Amino acid sequence: MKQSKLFTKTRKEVPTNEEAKNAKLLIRAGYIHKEMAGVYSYLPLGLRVLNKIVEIIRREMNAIGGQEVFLSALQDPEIWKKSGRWSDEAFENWFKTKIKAGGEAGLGFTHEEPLTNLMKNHISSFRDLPRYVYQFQTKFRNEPRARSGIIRGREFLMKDFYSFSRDTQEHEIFYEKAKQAYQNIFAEAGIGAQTFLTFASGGTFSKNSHEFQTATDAGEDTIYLCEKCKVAVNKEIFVEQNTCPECGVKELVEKRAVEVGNIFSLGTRFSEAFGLNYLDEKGEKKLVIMGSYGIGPGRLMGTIVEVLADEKGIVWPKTVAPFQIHLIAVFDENGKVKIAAEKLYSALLKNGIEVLFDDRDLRAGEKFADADLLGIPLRVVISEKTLKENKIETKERATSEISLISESELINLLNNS
RNA sequence: CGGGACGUGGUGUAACGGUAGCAUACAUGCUUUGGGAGCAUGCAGUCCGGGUUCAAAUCCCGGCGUCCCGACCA
Repeated sequence: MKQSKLFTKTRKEVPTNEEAKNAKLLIRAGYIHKEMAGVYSYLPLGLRVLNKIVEIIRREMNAIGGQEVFLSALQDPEIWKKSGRWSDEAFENWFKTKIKAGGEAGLGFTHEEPLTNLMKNHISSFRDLPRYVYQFQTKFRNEPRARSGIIRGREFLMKDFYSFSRDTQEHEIFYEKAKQAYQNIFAEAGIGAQTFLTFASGGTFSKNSHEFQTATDAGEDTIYLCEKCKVAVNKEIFVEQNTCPECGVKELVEKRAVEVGNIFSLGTRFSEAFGLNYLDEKGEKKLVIMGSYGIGPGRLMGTIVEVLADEKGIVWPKTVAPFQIHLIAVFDENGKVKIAAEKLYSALLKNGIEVLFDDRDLRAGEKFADADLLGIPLRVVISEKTLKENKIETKERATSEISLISESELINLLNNS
């Protein structure tokens, strides 16, 4: 992509209507646009990052047997009345709206109810189990207070995955697989080192659940971390569980953290409410055992910014970066650099490398500052200086490591990483 | 939902009740060209509705919106 054609612009000034670092940087860099408090649109660069994150999650969900669906965002109140969650007492943060022809609809804040109801049409025998279903869906939550930029919105993308198992044992085996898949996702997304499996209360559904908490001062949660086991306990259950659940040590370190994922055992909470039964091998009627597993890709994106950004701007891990390289041409007077840069750009594209080409007629300093702000992992500079040596300068965004290499070395480097 | 702060060009800011100014961005021209350059010219603004006043960005009332703390929550 040529930067001269990119419709978004960067800006020097920090937006005053944002406090959260993730929102400030993502807005300054042109990744997102704020529509209202807690409501953000994703612009070309931001969407590329979001899609990368979605792809990482999708791959892992497919690997554990997930079948992707896309349920509706508008929800039928009748379904929610069955589980008792339609009333504003049961769930305060509903967005509800009137249907002109009559009646009401809710904007889904989660999908246990509609999916359980739907699965009744498809599960009736032990042969139909287990089944795993997931989606990426916009969720709506009428938060009393939006904050933390894209980490807590009123409208946000969520990957929600639901497991339907024959019995508790089958469920637990899967639950462990899901846990591992989640660890893989956060590792791939570049925040594995600071993301910890966290024991938490199950909220309204179950006694226990696990969260994945990423340590950062921007976090809204407090966790107590066992630095040896890399396992934490959420403050909400710390009173009962104040030792490491793995090794039993007492010296847990208090940290602020963002909940980037959670997994719940739902038991029969929903299968019972909807009558989701099956007949086992002996012809006995049994309730399906369910679990639910969530990750907010947008929240994950915001968390990555919070954790990895420095004073100059965003620092993306390669796996989620909008482009792998940021090619910067420092133009000379006679136009040689421009020609060489165009050639290099085509060569990179031909090799399937994702490249943002800063072909704008700007001074070097401005381009470098933008490159730092945008946070693409590898900056590649071509200029009169590098042309003289028949080389290209590379600079890693994360480490500031600079090297002079040839075009073929660059292409090899990118193809092998 | 309780408490607090605030609302001026696209963005960031200034203006005692009395000419809405500066910076940046954008446009044009010239100079400049490895870390957000310089000069000139131009485009562009007081959240909405009432009220007080000869006169309101400024004071008063109401609304809407944004941020922060708390409660709540992926």
